[in-house]
Amino acid sequence: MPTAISTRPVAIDEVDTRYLETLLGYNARRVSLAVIEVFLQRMADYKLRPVDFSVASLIVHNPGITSRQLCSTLGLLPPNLVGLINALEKRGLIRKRPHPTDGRASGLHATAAGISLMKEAEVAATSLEAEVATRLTATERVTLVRLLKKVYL
Amino acid sequence: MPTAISTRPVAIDEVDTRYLETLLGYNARRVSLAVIEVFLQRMADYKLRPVDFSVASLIVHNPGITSRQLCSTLGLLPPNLVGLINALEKRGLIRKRPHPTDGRASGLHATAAGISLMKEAEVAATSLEAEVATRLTATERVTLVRLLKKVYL
DNA sequence: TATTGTTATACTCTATAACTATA
DNA sequence: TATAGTTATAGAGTATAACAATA
Repeated sequence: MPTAISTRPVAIDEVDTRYLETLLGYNARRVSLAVIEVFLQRMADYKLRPVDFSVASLIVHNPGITSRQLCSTLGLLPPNLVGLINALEKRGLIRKRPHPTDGRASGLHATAAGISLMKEAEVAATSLEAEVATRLTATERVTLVRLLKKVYL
Repeated sequence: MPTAISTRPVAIDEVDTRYLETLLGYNARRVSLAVIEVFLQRMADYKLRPVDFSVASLIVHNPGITSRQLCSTLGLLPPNLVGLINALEKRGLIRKRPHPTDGRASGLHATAAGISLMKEAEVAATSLEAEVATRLTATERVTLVRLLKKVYL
């Protein structure tokens, strides 16, 4: 028999989050925020926020990539990328060059300084992630990333 | 031997995302956004955005919970919860009642209408998640949620 | 003195409309 | 006619400071 519903108002001492914790979206968001929190701290040295980092990393690994390709890859909107790209260029981390076949577009290239910075930043990012996921074994971490990719890729 | 670096500018036909895809934060964020996208569509019927849903669900499952407890549980800031709570109250989904022991706080309670709506909304949320994670087996989904919780809990 | 809830406000992030130059 | 990039702007989300009421 279920317990009778209390008629007297009662203070909650421990919050029951069991339903929310069954949800993939809830848990994915919590992990995302947990990583971002540490990311912002550690990557402040490089003056790179998560999106800056993703964009710069893609430029390093894809010399000549266009803004349009960055947008569709990362799910960004073109107007929101303009300032970001210009800021990276102003810092001397990337350079716009004429696109070889499309006169409307620019090919984005990392400078030597950009490549150097991102080499360090990527090591730092990978390292801080290991720190955040410290409760997971190496195998569990690989499994987690594999399953996450399987959801959206 | 590695291939020599091309001196001629070349257009990128397929974007290499392999580095980013090794990152837990990147993948968690992508999954989070993928779920939110479908969530916003499906839950528009209930006029519940992700945070509204989380708050209302916690109130249903924790009658008498305070704003302060909602904030610390969900990682929200008190000022940002005020309007949200008032909107739910205005819609007749929740009610503020005096807190039994703390005169500063209010105990939040779902109304019959709120309980009814959230019963449907939770079914819809669970259902849409299964849809988003359709590429995962039931076992994989359980594993994914377990590993995500292990990261931040 | 510390905490709950609130107001006002600022900052960041994301989204929409419209324009230009080129395809 | 469609697309890449841009500008301007609007909206949503998140953050800080300061206050009244109560602990």
